[in-house]
This record gives sequence, C-alpha cells and structure tokens, in this order.
Amino acid sequence: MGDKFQLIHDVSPGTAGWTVKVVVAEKFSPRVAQRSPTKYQNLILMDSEGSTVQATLYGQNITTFQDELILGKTYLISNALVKETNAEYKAKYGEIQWTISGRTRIRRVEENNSNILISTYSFTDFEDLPMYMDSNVDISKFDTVLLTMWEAFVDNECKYICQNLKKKPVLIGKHLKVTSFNGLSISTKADSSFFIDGEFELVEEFKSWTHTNSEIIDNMISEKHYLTSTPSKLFSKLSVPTDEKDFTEIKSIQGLKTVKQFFWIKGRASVKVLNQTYWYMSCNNCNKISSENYGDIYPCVFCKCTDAKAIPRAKVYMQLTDPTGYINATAIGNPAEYFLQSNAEILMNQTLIPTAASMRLSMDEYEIFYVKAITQESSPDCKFEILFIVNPSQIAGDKNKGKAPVEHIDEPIKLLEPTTKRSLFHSDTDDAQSSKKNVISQELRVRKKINEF
DNA sequence: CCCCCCCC
Repeated sequence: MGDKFQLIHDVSPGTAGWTVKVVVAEKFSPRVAQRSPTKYQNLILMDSEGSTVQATLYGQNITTFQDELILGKTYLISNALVKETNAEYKAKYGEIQWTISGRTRIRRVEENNSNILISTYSFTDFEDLPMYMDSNVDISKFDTVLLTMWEAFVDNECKYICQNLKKKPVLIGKHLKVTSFNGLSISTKADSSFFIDGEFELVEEFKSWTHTNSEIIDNMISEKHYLTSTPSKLFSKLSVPTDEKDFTEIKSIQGLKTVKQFFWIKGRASVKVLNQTYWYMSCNNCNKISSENYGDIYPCVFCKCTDAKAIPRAKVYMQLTDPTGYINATAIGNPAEYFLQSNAEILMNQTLIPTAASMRLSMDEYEIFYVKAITQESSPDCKFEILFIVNPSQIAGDKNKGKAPVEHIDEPIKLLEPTTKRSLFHSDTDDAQSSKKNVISQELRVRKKINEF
C-alpha cells in the first residue's frame, strides 16, 4: 500500500502538504481526563511499513468520527495536527502524536490491509472487537434551537425541565449539561441564562406545559426589543440594557473564574496580534470546521448534510477594552466581519499580514458588546466570545430600547410541577430564601445523579 | 453556538 504517499515517520510538526495511508490498528474506548472533564479517545494508526503513531480525538469529535475511523479499515489522512509528545511520555507513546479534528481530511480507501496488522500483531479477530465501548459518550447532533430564560424562569422552569428529562444530567465543568439520546443540552448558571440546544425529546408533562404556555413565551420573546450591528438569528431577541448598572466593567471580569455567563460591555475592540488567521473553512449548513476546499460540495461529518458547501467564515482574536481594563475575546462570523469591516472571502484571500488599510483593526468609538464567558476545561480562567456588537447610534432615541418583557405579563404561569411554589414572575423578597434553597437542593439532586452515573 | 486547545 505504500507508493505515492508519505509514511508516518515522514511527518513532523510543521510538515506541510502530507498525506499518509494508514490502517486503524487499535481503537481505545473514549475516556474522561483525570483532572478535567475533557473526553479523549486514542487510536493507533499504522502505515505500510508497520510504523505506528498515536492519534487522539477530543470531545464531540469522538462521536463525530466514530464512523469515519473504523478499526481495521484503511484511510488517507492529511492535515492532522502533528505535535511532539510531552517529554515524559515519549518513551511510552512515541515521539509524535496526531490530533484528529474537523480540520483533518480523512478519506476511506477500499483496501484490505489487514495483513499489515496481522504481521505486526498476533491477534486476527480485530473485526470482532467491540469498537465503541462507551455508548454514553456524547450526542451526535447539534442543530441549535436556543431558548434563553431569565430571572424567575431560571429558578422554576429550568429546574423543572431538568427534573423531567429522560436522561440523567451530567455536570460538565461549571455548566449543568443535560443530554438526551437525540440531542439536547441545557446549560445554566444560577443567576443567568438558560439554554436548550438541539432537537430534544421531553416527557409528556413538559410537552403539555410548553404547549399551554407557548403563547406567553412567544409574547415574552417578541416583546424584547432588539437591534444589533451583527444580527444573529440566535440572539436576535435580546435587548440592549438601558440601565447603566446592567453593563459590566471589564475589570470585574478579568481573570473571571465562574459566576455569570453573559455580559453587556461598553468598550472598544482592537486587534493586538496581527499575525493570526482571520477565517476558517466552514460548513455552510452548520458552521463547523471543514477540511474541504472552498466551494467544494461534501458530506459534512458534523451535521451529516450530504451536500454541504465549504465556505470561509470570519474569525478574529481581539482585545476588548473599557476605561477599567481589558480582556481578550474571540469573535466569529457576523461580529467578526462587522468589527473588521471585511468579509470572510476577502479575509481568506488576504495573504499578507493585514494593515489598517485592509481592515478595521481598532474601533474609534465605543460600541456595545454582548459577551459570553466560557468556563474552560483546561484553564481556571474563562475565555470570552463576542456574540454580537451594537453600535450605540443604532439605539439612540429608540423608545423601545431595553423594554423588559416581564413587565407586560400580568398573569402568573402555573407550573405543573406541584412542589414548585413560586410563580413565574413573582420574584420578590419573601420567596427569595426558599427559592435559594430550592436551587441548592436541585444542585444536590443533580450531583447525586451524577454520582449514580 | 462557531474557531483554538485538550489526554495519558
């Protein structure tokens, strides 16, 4: 099987334009890292000469590639991330390790190279090995339907939904994440927003609850004023706050560890690292990274769309400052294009390090940022993402701005869950204590379930 | 809602 391709030992960190033909010689069960919630899965790949390399998949990629990298099958692999093994593990795992990600191009080759494996290993029945030992690894589909809840919703509905999911919640990092077999994730913080991602299946009671109250929820959402420079279908229903106290000073979130998840910031963005990649190739259907060439039609491994098109998507790593401090933050897609005053195709074709002539590298005036803090698994500090940017001139003199939807709802919503005593919008003092207790007991319940897992 | 990284 050798011929026109490189061999494993031809590929070092920094090697460009390589393709290696490999057999998946071993495939281990996915595992969760000891000291972080990171999931990883190791594979051993073997070339025609019997040389091997350890390849690793992380997180969601484990399920994404489970049908792409089958034990005993042959593949052409290019553009894996090639790294030197951490010194203390070189003896055990080899000098070089590959990381397989969405960036990696994997092409199945219909060849039977099991003889290579057999000549190297003593086992022959590898086809019969259970390939995916852990069926709870993750969910495979991430079409996103996003529902943001606030204030008393978090105490009531969020808890309620979590109790009524078919599948047990798991705690990942600082987020409560709930998965169901057909794809649901919920993340929440006690004092902030609450999401439902994905297509999901809920028990009957909750279906009837959402049905009964759908009009109220729709009203709440449509009453929300919105206007952004960087429209996002996901966040199009969010208000820019009117009250200064609803904006966050950057100094208060520098080195942020946990707490609140979303912030409004009045600040200015600027690019501090000029030499960065301002785009990535993406699937036009799901925005996930693609290993294909621009314009190519391909089956997307992430969203399973059979005729996905590879298109560039803007990305920028920037610094966000206000009078009190600065944070580093990433913007992707619309907010990145808006800030740079460019578009993904131009960014892709740009070969030289950009200058202020080719794109906007810093803002002259302050603008309003909606920022998400993400708890990182690898580091104690949060990282920040710009979800959208609003130019203040857009909201000047707008009477509707910041209109709080909760003020327009008079009728309290009854929950089906009998133990939840608080009404949806009743959030004043005498209930505050009991509400806090409920949140805590819910947290304990969740933790208990995790331990049972 | 998406990039990067990630683990033995």
